[in-house]
Amino acid sequence: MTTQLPCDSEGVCMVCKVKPPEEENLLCVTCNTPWHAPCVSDLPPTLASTNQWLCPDCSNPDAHLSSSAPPNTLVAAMLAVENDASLTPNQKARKRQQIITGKEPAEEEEEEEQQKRSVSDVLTRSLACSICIQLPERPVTTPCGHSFCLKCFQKWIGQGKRNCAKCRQSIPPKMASQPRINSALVFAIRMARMASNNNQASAVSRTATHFLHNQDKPDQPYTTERARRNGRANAASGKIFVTVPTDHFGPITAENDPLRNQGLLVGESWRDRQECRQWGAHFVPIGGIAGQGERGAQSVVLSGGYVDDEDHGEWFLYTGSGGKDLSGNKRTNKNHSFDQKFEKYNRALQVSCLKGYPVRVVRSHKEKRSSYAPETGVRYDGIYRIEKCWHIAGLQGFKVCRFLFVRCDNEPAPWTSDDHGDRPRPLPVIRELKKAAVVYERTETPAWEFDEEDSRWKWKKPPPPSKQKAQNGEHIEAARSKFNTQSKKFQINRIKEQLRRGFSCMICREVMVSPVTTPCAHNFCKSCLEDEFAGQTFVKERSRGGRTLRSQKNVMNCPACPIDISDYLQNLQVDVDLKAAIESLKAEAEEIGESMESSEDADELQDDGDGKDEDTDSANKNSAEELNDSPKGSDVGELKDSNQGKRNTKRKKDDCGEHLSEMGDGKMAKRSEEYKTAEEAVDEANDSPSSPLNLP
DNA sequence: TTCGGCGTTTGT
DNA sequence: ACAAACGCCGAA
Repeated sequence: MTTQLPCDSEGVCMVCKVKPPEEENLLCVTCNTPWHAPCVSDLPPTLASTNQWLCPDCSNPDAHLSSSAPPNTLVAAMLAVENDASLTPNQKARKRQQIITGKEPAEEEEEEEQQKRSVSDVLTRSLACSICIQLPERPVTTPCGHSFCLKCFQKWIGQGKRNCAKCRQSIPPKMASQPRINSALVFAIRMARMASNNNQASAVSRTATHFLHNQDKPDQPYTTERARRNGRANAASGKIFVTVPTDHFGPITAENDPLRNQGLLVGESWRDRQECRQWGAHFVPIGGIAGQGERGAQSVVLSGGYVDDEDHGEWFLYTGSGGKDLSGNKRTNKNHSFDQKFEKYNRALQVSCLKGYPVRVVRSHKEKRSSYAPETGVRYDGIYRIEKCWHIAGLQGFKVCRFLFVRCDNEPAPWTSDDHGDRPRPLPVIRELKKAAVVYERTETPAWEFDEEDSRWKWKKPPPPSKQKAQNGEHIEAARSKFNTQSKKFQINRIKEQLRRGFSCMICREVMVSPVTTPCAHNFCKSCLEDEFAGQTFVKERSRGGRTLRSQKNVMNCPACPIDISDYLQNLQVDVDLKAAIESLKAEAEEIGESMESSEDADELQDDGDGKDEDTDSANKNSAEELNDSPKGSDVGELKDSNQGKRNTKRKKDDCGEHLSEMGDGKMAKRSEEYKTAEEAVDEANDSPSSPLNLP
């Protein structure tokens, strides 16, 4: 079958690349998209039937079937693979990869292949962008639960369409103007990658130089009374978990991650800047640039603080720091009031540009204008290089330092479903460069560069040595051995834990016991959903002047989106597949919990017997609980649920015991109230500190 | 939504 | 020692 594509927004046929005359265009009766007739294989049989013609996209029965399939199919399929005891780890890895890419590996037995194809078909069918019929590239998801490629979506909007290309429901203006990539869909990709990393992560380098930071600090970043009272505002930062110096350039690799032996992975996200700092992505607590004047800059954060920033994902324009009045005790300010100069942090970025150093990039949810920013928290997006920098008048009239960042990481970005990282790419054309007074470009060969032979980005020149000095060996060994005992449990539970995060009720935020899936593809506990509409009747009796009129249907909107689900509510069915998946996951977690208790007690006792790190141990326990708490709004999306708010506030005010009040966190407190059942097994087995696992 | 106010780290 | 830093919270 030949490729079937419509005309693009300029009216150019995407198959033959010419702009056909009006009379050669066929208009789809459903989506009104023009198609070039000579390039369409299913032409209408008669001239008269052309005005009822359905384009290949709209007539594709699969595409229609899929509109009711829940997006969690992907996660469920991954889970099925994980739990299939008949598969070897290798087979599992291949299946996972296949689920994600939708591709067939070449050498496979026929039977197996068929099985796989069906899995991939289901996925493609349920998740395909209905504009291009591919698994969505940089997926954005409408409130009606349908996903499209960012580009396809923007094109659609550009054509003036304001309804969903799949189900025709209207698209809210906010979504139309500022679509944001749905990283939940990319979640499974990261998961699979981490799973395969996990298998290989057994070898730990013992020779790398280690830096330990703040080992006396708690895992949770609270110290003062005020910090506790006010949540995490003004909190001291917690312990640093990676063993790189704070002036470390480039990626953070497995040997500097003794807790997990995996290094800092693209796509990891954290609730805030403090946690992000603990895992080494960006060491400064407030500032957007981490760097030292003449030495260079190691990392930056895009968090929307500078209006001139412009994000295109693989490349972006970054504005230097300064130029704003921070007098008084302000930390930030929206308005520029003087010119920026290439000094301090801006100079550091300039040095990184000229030397071609790798710069770690973190995106924050606070960047509202970018489609590439995460919905919540902050996320590590990988290595970029600064290709050019210049001085130019900014939007607010004052001169700003501008930096062109281009991605050059060996891992794909969190918004793509590519299975490879970046290749060297041509520089984007920047119009404002013409107006720039001075442009700085690298003249020497870059320190971080693509190696053609190896097909990888590498250090071509040695990275600048750290100015900090490493700690003495004894300390390191002690800390490392403790890390390693934790790391086993941590690693075994990691994947299960991530999977678990995909199965939380959007109302109570706990793992669902009797899950139901609405037609709009949102998941809830059966009881939560029932409670939500308790006391409401499906029909309204209307009466006027004592006469009973025809009854009217009551609209009942899904708690997660503005879709009327009243019909669905009348016959609420537990999603048995989902329930089975959750139960098998819980059973597995329990199993691991038991095996941990019997086999690794020795390590545990030794640590506890130490006495002096009692503090850290209790902190560990707390954070392990947090790890198993409901997802931090990351994968199920925030729900404007008043119950949630009430519950938190209420608990905060309560006397919730010394252990919990120490946490000073409503979410934590809530947990004590109603968190029970099989997840306990995970809790007990997993005593690693607050982890960065809340992947999108 | 905006705004005041602060405990901390880091570079200089 | 000092000042700046793309934070964070809760009150208005």
